Amino acid sequence: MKSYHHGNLKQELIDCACKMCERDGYTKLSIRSLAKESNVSQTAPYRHFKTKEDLYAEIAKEGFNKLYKTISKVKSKNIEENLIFLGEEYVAFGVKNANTYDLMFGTAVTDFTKYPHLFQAANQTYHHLLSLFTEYSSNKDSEFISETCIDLWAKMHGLVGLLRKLEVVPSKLLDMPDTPFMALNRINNDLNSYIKKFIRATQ
Amino acid sequence: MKSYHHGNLKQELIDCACKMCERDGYTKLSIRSLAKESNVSQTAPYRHFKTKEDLYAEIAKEGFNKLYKTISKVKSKNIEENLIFLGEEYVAFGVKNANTYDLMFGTAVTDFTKYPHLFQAANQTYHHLLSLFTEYSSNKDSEFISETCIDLWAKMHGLVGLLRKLEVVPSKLLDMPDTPFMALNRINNDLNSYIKKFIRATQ
DNA sequence: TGAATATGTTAGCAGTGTCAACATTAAAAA
DNA sequence: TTTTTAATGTTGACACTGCTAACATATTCA
Repeated sequence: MKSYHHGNLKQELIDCACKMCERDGYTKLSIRSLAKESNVSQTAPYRHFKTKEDLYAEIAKEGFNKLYKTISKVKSKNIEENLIFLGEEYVAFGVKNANTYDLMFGTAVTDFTKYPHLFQAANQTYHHLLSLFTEYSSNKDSEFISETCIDLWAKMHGLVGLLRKLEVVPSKLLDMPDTPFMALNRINNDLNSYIKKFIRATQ
Repeated sequence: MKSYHHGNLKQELIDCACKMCERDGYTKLSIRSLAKESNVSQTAPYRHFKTKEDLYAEIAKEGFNKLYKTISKVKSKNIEENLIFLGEEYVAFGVKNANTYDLMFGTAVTDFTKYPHLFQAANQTYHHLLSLFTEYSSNKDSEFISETCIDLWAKMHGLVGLLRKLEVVPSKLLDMPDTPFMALNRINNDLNSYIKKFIRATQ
């Protein structure tokens, strides 16, 4: 029943790759296994992605779009609440979609500017934070605002990195005060108030 | 002149691997190329590292030790200055040793607790921050202290992640206010006062 | 209709992680 | 000291990888 030409292979490959990446991690994602899982010949993907990095970039782009979608769901008309919501969703996304997040912020795709769509998708996320915070901030100086946004982002991004270590640690370590895990665990258990604190601190 | 048995192969492999990892990135580091560069047969490394992850863990461990050494160089008797110094050195380390840093905080080595030496080395770094901040903080509550340390760490860690994107971006983007790069660049150009600000904010 | 192009397939190269079988030597036991 | 054993090295091989070249088929558009 299936014809020689597929019709919509590129997007199907991307979707499949996203799924596989999140399931197994991007290191285990091979072009060949992707082709197999998409019921297509080993080299068919090469008609759509010149190199593996191009495929990675595509997955990262989808990741940013998904992140943007997640983050920009408005919850209430209270701006502060929305900012907190953004923070929570961001961190949750990074922890839940760890493998995709790796691709978005790791070194697998070195140069974003080589992939305009990826760059645009990533920037979109920043813009959303920027515009929300601009509304929120009482200090309207643009340098202050942009720097504080980097600040907030760095904090969320950093927290994602650390929380992921927490996920993997045996639970008995959570009670040892001489490791970072106890404090991390406390933060994790009340992420909302932690984020609220550091958003309020900007005012 | 060289004998069948090498004598100190394990450490030499580790040293060589660290060099190669930092030079080419850990994804390009293969056990075979490592063996070649160390003038030894393809499978000799397997006598010392059961899997590639074991090798990665070893490199990460060396990375944490190096980070600890860098960070614990005391500069002055002023504790605040030392904390700022720590922050600057941390960020500089992460940016300069980007490939090794990836291995230390990425997903290549998932479970730290599988590698006690690595775990210990990583913890040592946290401890140094913890003890320095304990001295510094006027609030001596241990929960506050440990959480604030995570806070500081997350911020530095996050900043490293973002600054690395900056490194790779074409310079014309640094002037575009609708990207995060302009603000990042400003922060990067005066890292000292940026870090000073967020350390003082803990008091 | 026909030529150019896009998109698919098969075959194959060089490189990879890992294992099994074998070689040599250092360390431990006799 | 001799002998056994364990550690550490080598060769060869398997299945897998990214990627290219050569070829097949379908689609687009002059």
